[in-house]
Amino acid sequence: MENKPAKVSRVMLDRDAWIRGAIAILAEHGAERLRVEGLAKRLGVTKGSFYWHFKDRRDLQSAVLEFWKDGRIRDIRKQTQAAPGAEAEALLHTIEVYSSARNRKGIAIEAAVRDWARRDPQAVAVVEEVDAERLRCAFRLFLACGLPNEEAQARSLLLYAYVFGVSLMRPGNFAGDLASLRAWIATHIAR
Amino acid sequence: MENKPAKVSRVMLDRDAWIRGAIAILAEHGAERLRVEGLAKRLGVTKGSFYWHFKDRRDLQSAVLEFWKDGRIRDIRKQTQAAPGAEAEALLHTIEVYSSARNRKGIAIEAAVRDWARRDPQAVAVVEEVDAERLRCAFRLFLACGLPNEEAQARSLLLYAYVFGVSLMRPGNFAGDLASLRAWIATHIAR
DNA sequence: CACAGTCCATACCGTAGCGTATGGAAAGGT
DNA sequence: ACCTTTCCATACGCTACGGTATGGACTGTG
Repeated sequence: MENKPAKVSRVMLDRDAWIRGAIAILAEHGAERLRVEGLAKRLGVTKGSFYWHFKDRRDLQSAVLEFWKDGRIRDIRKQTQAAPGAEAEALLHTIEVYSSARNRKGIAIEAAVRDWARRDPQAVAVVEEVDAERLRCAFRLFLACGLPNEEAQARSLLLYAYVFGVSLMRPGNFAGDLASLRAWIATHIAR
Repeated sequence: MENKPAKVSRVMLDRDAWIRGAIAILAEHGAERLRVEGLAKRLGVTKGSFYWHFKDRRDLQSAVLEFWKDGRIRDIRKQTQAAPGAEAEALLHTIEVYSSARNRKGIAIEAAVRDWARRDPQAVAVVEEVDAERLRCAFRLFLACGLPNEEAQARSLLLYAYVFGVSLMRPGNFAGDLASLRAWIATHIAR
């Protein structure tokens, strides 16, 4: 009687579903091609639905940027939390997680947002907040390892810039054993 | 009599002028907004001129990519040439030149091309060629400094990824003295 | 002067995309 | 039963853009 048989009859999209679809387009095609009609077609509806949930295209873009920012800040805090005495391992773990290519979609989104920031002031602000938080997290770990203030700052900047750079470039067939190279670099940055 | 009063009357655009204008748009707005009508308006003509010099939009894009590739390869070879015995200085010089923010337009173009490569196979090929050449140049310098093969590879990858990463991120107000941080990092990478 | 080649303007077609206006179907409350 | 709210479809106008067709102005050459 009281069985509510999965009212999937209607699509019932909400704001979050639109944002998730927008993130997917962002990863695959970049911010420039995040368009309401294409997104609607991807979700199986028309833009009549879109303009119910969002004021305009800009409204969606802002929501996407905030969504991404919150996720990145949560993620870096989770990845860099370490038990007292295990900060060095946490550093290596962080380098491994963020420079590994297993995170392909996340890297694509990252690149898209960063490119987006070259033309959009709000994206600039979001990217700067994320960068600052990541630098702070790495900095805290280095400090906990006993490094002096300035070296901790330098190493966290090196760490972040390296991880960020290697994720965006294409190592191609530069070296035979890329994994051992990365391991060498990771220990060289962390210690 | 024979005075030819500066025949600036007609514009006389050639392929190179179009390419230079296209590079400027690339730096300011990205590859997605490299459009023939906008470029024509920027150059003070209409697209009737464009389709005289180029077959189509793709023709311009290819020309821009080749132009950028040649310039980047010439530049990295010039910046990394070193007299025997001065290879260590050359490494620091390279890091300084490429990570300094004085090269703003070049960095913007770099970012635009790299984002372009996420959607265009030809751009992928060009970026990979440039990356490979830059890695080779750094690798040669490290070898000349007497490092063993594997460490030379690791350090060149670290150098390139760092320089590339720091040029794309926004250090913002992370540290008080960013210059000294960069100096610390440079010596740490090079030696 | 006639002619051909060079470089560009104008006009046009087709498509993609943003935003709006309006109607309509489903669901729940009264 | 009726009405309101929620969510979406359809149709429309507008602009931007790619590409083509065509003509026209200017230049050098015979």
